[in-house]
Amino acid sequence: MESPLIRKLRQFIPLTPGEKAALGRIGGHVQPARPNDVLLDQGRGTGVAVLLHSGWAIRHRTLRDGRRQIIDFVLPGDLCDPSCYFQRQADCAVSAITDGTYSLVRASEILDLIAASPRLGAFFWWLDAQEGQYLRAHLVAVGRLTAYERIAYLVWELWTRLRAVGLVEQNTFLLPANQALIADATGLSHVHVSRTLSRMAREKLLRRLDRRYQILDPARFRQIAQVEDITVSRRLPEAVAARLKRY
Amino acid sequence: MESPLIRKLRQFIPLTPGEKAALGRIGGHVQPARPNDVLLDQGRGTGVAVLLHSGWAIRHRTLRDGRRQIIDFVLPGDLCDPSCYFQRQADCAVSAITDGTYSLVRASEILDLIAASPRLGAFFWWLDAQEGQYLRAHLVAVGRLTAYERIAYLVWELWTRLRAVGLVEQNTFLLPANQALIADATGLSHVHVSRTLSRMAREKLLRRLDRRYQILDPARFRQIAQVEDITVSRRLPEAVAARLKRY
DNA sequence: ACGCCGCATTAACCTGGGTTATCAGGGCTA
DNA sequence: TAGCCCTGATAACCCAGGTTAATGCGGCGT
Repeated sequence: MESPLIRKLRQFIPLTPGEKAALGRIGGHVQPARPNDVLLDQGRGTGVAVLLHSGWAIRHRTLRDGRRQIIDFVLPGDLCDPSCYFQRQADCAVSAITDGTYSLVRASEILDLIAASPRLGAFFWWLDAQEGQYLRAHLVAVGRLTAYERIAYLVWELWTRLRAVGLVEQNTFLLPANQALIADATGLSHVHVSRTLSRMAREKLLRRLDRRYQILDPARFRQIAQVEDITVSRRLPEAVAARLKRY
Repeated sequence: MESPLIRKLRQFIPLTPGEKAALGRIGGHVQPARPNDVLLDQGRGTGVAVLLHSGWAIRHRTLRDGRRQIIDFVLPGDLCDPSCYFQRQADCAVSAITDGTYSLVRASEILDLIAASPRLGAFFWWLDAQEGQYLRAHLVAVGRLTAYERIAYLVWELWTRLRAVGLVEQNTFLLPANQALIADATGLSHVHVSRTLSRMAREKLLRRLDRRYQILDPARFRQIAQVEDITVSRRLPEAVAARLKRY
């Protein structure tokens, strides 16, 4: 069984046999996970990352009173998150939301890898940077989009990421999360998630069957989610300058 | 004039003369900035980061209709953001909000540095990881805290970061931002920011004079902002530091 | 000395989305 | 076949925070 890391990295650069061997060595001890299993606890000073072989997980933070924010979804093959090596304590918990398999990767393993191969170091950094991009987009969505736009953004993000790993067919994908999870990811209540998803179905934007989602109109979806503005970017238009003057 | 990068990095490890020389070489061409100057444009495919020598800046993203989210504040000495090297286009703009000086650092400069010295690579990654922590905390705040808590969090974050660079005295610091900026950072309206800051003054949590903020009750502030739940230690773990020394 | 502008404050009003609660399927176990 | 639990839909009500607008003030240019 090939390591998910090798599978991921070699999409981008050819790996030397030495690098492959080194990569293959990390992420041993594959363990099974069940929904709601905590793979990595918030506040634990472990210096480990989670390599998710299969299944879905979430990275989330929970306040004492129970309010919870999902930072991001962890998809099969993701390493979450390599930069935790530089922290004393995990600042988020990672929990499985489906059945799956994972392994824990210790800081030292990756740091040795970086020392041995700077370009692998850069590569892990790059993976981390990608995550940063999604994170910033997520922040914009939660901070400045309406509920309708926000959910459109979430669906669009997942669609995009799942497509990249071959888990989308006919614009349809599985999102194994109940509406309470979607609420925690978007900063909404589960009731309003339900309202909003129903509205999207009514408006023929989205079709749902259990937890399979089909995007019926990708172009309108992008537009509603303001994807252009959120993920890539554009110049500052006149209208914006005018508006900013009002402040 | 010593480069801000050298000043920052040598707090953590002794630098070799070669490393110092290499670090000194990047971030030349120091330029002046004025409030509202765009140091780096959203969507530009430049692969450059901003090294802020003095003054304050913001990293932000603006939607077509003028809604804007501030991703974070860039303080004097910050490199914002090194991971942009891995992007084709900047996903955020960086704008000055005070007078200051900065230089643009090209991707190639940092990448060469990483190749020459893996441990410098690890350090840049670490800087980036810290930013990631603040970003995740910011997301939790915007997604799940009330306006009151959110503003408490922002003030606390800035207080903490400014203290680390010696810009806090008697729990007092300068926040050179108008309330519209604070609103864009917290996902609120500027009216509500005003209301909330007034409330904090009324409750003897915060004193304001122009844009100088004094935290009157740090303990209660931490509690309101739910800092314990939101953030964790930001120091480099011993184990990592030790390992990097060996490189 | 005047007018302008940016900014903070405050009031009045409104609404998007939260809260609470009920009901209606499945899917599971027994 | 009944009893649960998990989940989603929907309704009724509520409120935190948005919107709009007016006021006041201090700094600045002329």
